[in-house]
Amino acid sequence: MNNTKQRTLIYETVQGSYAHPTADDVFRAVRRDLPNISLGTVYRNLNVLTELGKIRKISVPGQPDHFDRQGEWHDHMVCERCGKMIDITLRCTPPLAEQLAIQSGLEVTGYSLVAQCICPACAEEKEDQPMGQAAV
Amino acid sequence: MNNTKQRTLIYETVQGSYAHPTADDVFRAVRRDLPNISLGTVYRNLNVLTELGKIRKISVPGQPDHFDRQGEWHDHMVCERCGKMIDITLRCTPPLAEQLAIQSGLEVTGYSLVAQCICPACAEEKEDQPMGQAAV
DNA sequence: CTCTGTGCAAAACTTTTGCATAGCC
DNA sequence: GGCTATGCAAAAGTTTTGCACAGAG
Repeated sequence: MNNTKQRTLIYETVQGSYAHPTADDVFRAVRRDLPNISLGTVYRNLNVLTELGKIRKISVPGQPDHFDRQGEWHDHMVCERCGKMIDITLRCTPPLAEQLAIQSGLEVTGYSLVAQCICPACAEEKEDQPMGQAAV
Repeated sequence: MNNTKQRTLIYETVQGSYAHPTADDVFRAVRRDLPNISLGTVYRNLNVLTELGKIRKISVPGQPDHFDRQGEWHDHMVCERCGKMIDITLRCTPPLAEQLAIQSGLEVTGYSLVAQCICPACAEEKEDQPMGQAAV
């Protein structure tokens, strides 16, 4: 696998961020350093890096896929008002993957847990008046 | 809300199935009874029914959304080889939604848990030879 | 030098939407 | 009759892909 500056930069961008960027977010970010990079290259590399397990892809209903740094395992919560994504390190005993494997009797190779929530900012807003969507 | 035969049939199709159909699956199924129904109508009604909580929408990475009957709460596993979706009634104590709320300190309004697995059929196949994707 | 990756553009695919008409209540 | 839903078709949005060229090893 070749180490191109595009691939390196895309990886560093995702791995260095806690903002759960979409492919387009990554595209706009790396374009600051590599103005000629194409969106296709970003998608291709995000997929390669996901495949290699170097970053994670998170699917959220009704939104484009998000990408996330690899680090300690964690799950995600999404504010149903503003769409903001929040990390949560859910501690279960036994661990969720184990419970899934035991209770299903199948080989579990991974899982994705995305909870909907009301984030603190939106919860506060509600107390004033029923407003529309806040900006992401 | 009007009870059109389209909406009724779409609802019954999803509610009567354990196959987790996609919008297109539903479209092809209802078209047998209503040959002139349009895909747009199917999407509109699936969204309306989801909004009303009468059916569920399940997002799976890299696949179009699936729809599922409402019944006892359950989570889902997807075979990473053949894409087949399997119901699992995961019992956690305390319940997952509660754990999420407690550990995050946020108001949790729902969650989606989709685990990747190797389904029994694909697990067996593997023992013979490394094969390509099976048909869904 | 060879093989992989890139940029560009077109295309694929899923899902939404505008509009005139049809159907429900 | 008024209001909602439908069918059709176009469009929007995300993601993939074919191809010629550039870059990495």
